[in-house]
Amino acid sequence: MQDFGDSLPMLLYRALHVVMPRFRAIFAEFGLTEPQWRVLRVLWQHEEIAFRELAEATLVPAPSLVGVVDRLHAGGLVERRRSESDRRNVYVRATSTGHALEAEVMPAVEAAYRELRAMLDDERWGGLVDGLKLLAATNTTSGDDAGDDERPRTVPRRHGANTSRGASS
Amino acid sequence: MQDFGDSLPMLLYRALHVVMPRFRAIFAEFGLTEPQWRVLRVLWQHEEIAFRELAEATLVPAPSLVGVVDRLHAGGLVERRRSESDRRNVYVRATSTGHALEAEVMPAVEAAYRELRAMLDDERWGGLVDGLKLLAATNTTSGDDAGDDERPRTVPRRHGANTSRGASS
DNA sequence: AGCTAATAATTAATATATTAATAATTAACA
DNA sequence: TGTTAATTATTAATATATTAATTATTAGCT
Repeated sequence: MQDFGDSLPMLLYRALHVVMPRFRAIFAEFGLTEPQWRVLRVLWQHEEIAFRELAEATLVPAPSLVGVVDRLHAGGLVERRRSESDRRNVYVRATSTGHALEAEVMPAVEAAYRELRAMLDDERWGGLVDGLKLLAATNTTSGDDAGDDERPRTVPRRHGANTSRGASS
Repeated sequence: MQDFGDSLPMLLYRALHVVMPRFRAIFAEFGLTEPQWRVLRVLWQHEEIAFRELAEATLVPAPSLVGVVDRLHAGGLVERRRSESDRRNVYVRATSTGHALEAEVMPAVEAAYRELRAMLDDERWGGLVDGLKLLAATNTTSGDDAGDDERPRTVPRRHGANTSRGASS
């Protein structure tokens, strides 16, 4: 078979590994981590959004999103609200401070994005985007939330509890 | 501009989000996490490899790799060795137990990979792979280890120290 | 109404990511 | 040769990912 480094997953990871640092540098200028940026980026377009949809739109897993929203709230950038009609649901929105950040961050991000876009000619870019969209669309079924027919799943033997690092043998 | 969800980074993240769970389920059957799998996958092809190269080949950042190797070592799957010629360098290799895992894990992984490959016709797949390789090759310069001419970098104001989660306002 | 199952957010526990700092070692060179 | 700079792995501190468990609430049914 082909080399491990040329497998599709590693190519995807490598692309992100190469592309994201320059964006993260921008986020960091404004004291934002990447997940925090993603949350704000979505809130800038949705007066208010359900916690669950926010997790889906940002691809930040719900348990992580709890902490991300916590820290954005501590920073005065977002607010929580529990639904009155169904008290299980939580809605999130940006504060005025949070919204104000858009005008500061977006210009630099859009400039970086244009640079990124310019690295590939129209045909390559189109082929790349098409392939990615197809992948995401093709098997959303079993990949997104695990349908219900999982694998046999043998008893997983744990490899490595923790602690101890002798120089070697 | 386009929708956030259709930006290249989000498309890359979404592709991984859709593709990886089925692989991780396989790794989990053998008590392996994804980074642990990546390390073993590389060690199966390199009798011995320098710590630094292992980090590059697996795309596991060095500080994380320390712990990953720790746990694999605790599980009896890999061994460390400090170079005699240059005692700064560490070499890692799989134990016999670690090597034995290859025959157990690879079949399932390769089957899953063939399924993945079958989701796109040759042309789409080729366009996708080409685009990804170009991306990775094009700006390895500034993305990989940050050349040396960074951005102005304003004073980053921290957004959210931590703790406290009042229901809302 | 009352019981049970389903849903939504959260907590818990562990592993990894990220950035900066540290310790040990080696290279460079005055 | 001795002092300083560069390299390499590691530690430290914080944030996020991942999976399972928990809590609160609502839906479904009898």
